[in-house]
Amino acid sequence: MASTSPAAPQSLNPEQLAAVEHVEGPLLVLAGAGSGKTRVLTSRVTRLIQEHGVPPDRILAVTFTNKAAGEMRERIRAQLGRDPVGAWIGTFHSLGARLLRRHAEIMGWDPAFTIFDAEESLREIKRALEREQLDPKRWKPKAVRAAISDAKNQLITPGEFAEEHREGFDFFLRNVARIYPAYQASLRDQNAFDFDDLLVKPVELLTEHEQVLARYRERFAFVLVDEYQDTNHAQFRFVELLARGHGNLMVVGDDDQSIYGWRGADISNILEFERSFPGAQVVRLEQNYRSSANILSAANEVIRRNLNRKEKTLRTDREDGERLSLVQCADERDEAGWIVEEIETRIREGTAHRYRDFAILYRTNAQSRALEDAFRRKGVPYQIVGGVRFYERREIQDVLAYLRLISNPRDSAALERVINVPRRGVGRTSQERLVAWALDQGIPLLEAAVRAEEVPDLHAGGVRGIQRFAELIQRFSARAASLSVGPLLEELVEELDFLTHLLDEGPDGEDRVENVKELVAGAMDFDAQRVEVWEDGPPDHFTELDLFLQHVALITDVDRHDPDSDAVTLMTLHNAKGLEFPVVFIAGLEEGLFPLGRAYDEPAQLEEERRLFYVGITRAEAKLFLSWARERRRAGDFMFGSLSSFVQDVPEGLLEERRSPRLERERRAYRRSDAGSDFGAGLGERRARGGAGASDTAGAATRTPDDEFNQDLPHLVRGERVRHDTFGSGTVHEVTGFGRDVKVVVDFDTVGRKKLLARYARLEKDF
DNA sequence: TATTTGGTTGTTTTT
DNA sequence: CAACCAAATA
Repeated sequence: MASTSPAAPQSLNPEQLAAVEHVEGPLLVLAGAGSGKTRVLTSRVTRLIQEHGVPPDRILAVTFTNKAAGEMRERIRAQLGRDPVGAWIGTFHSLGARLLRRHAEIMGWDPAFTIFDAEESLREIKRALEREQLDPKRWKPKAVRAAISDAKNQLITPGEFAEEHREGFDFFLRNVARIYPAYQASLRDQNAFDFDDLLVKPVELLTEHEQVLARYRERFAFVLVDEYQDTNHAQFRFVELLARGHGNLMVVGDDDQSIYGWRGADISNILEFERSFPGAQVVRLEQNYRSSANILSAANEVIRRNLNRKEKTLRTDREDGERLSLVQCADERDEAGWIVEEIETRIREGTAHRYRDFAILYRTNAQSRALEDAFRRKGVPYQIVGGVRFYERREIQDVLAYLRLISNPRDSAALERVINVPRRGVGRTSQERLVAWALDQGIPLLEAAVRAEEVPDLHAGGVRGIQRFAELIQRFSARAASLSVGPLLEELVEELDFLTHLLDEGPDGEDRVENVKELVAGAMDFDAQRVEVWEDGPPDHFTELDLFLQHVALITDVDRHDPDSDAVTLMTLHNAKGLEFPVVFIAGLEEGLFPLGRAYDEPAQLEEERRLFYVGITRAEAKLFLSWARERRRAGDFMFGSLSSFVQDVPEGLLEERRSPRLERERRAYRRSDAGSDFGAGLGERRARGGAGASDTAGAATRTPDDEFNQDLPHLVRGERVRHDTFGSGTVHEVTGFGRDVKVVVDFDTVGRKKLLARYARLEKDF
């Protein structure tokens, strides 16, 4: 994407050149936003092949998204004049899946394994909770999944985890210690991996099978990793295992853009690269080719507030450009309406020419709703990336479950999902009896389904339904060997009369039909060569269906984002990483929303939020809008908001402040009728009130408009004496958070330090 | 067995 | 104000 920068120079700058010309040994490229890192990465690969005679199949390149992988391959092909045949370029997950496919057998899996997505994992965890007789109300399946995921990313096996926590004092972890092994066992029974396994199992493979490791170490003589700041421990190990021998490892990243700490990414991977790989050459790319000087200064000023980072400052030769705009809105509808209008105006006036030049970024997916409404009302074309993901839609998942079962008969999760879709008269009780019998007989569910007559206590209708289903699956399994996915899927949808059933369902039916049609079209379009690199001719033990499924399981919404369609892009800040747009809006800049209230729990979390803001700012080429709403509906009720502290880090000179047309109107009316002076605190007023403008991490020492709505809560200040119903008297040690999320750390005289949520704790001032 | 109802629950961010 | 889930009904 960075390639599309109009200002990207024809020739490389000295730093870029140094990175490109590097041949052997470890190399760390600290690449600031918009510094042309993609170009450096691809140029180096091209150069290795062209100048140093490295065969393409000795190169392994890891990217953050499938789309980035595709683009990288494309650009190398363009530079080289031919495809880098045999080079492995992909995400950690897709490369892991490819590796596992080739070596599944020695690990005890069948190569036609299924990849469970997050939703499927959750179901599996719920089942495991049930089996272990744990109450899913008390032990949240999502929390359990997160704990297991964390463990996996730390490469902690079920056995090790159980060993460590079985007898521990933490009840939650004790329960996870029971669930994790049970969960993993059920994945194995179903010949399935979850997302994390795609990282963990390859590491296991390389660790436990020396010949395999030796083979791939030799094969991948050059390893390159992009977005290195977002790698976790398992990914680090994977890279290390492959590259440790020869040390020809190039990692590219920017610690200031590390935004996935919550999912296990370890920023110290990049901060301590030089220690992990001694003798590493370090190149810093600080010349930015993307953004106007004003935008870049804002970005620099914001990120400068972070303590835990490598010092650097991006430079540009570009003009100052427009100032950034900070826009105050009444509520989220006003905000959305104003954004759409602004876009229309800009297009009309020719400042930016096309819809696709605009992107709207926000912190949470929930914010997309109001925006979507506004776009639809005004008939402005838009595409939402993320949110309800295409592949997570029920109808898509149902169809895919059929395909999964056809490909992998042991996938009982898939079987249970669709055995009664469309209805075959197989209800909950019938299913339970079938499952119980299969378990009892020790046979796979599908086989039990074939022999449904033998299952005790099934009513005739149920038996017939189950057998019809089983017969259909078997029939298609046989066909899958010779037929390619497209026609296979088409036939399946036809046979099930799936579209008719969807239409009968109700108002959403038509959308669902469209989605299924899109999936069929995608399958028709599927080219297995894109997913799999043949090495010794086509792999004969895979059907095209197998490859399609494994491909589809790893497709993300960002991969589906189409930069060529002329529509405004709406997405979360996380999804925007690596992209760029002439005009960017960052919406919802309210304290408690961005940064999120809970981020105040930990300084590290707040820094990550700030990096996210930095990522957002640096997506913009020519113009950046920041907006906030004084009032916003969240989780059902109204929330009053105040301007995000992040915005105060943007120097005043770079900002132009205004109000939405609606607020402007209201203010004029208000002024006429009365003399309201403090009507909504903008940046100027806040700066005047709260001091110099440094965002104050410790929290609410100054009065913010927030306080007006917290009258029921005492206004707590550090050092103050308070009294609690059960803990007695104490001294306030720290106050963090805003609005409803105010947290207080109190040193109680008798029971010691406690962390409390002010809204529940009912603290009273003590005198 | 399927559908409806009512109550609860919850909001980061994603491969 | 959803979406999701369990229990109640047709």
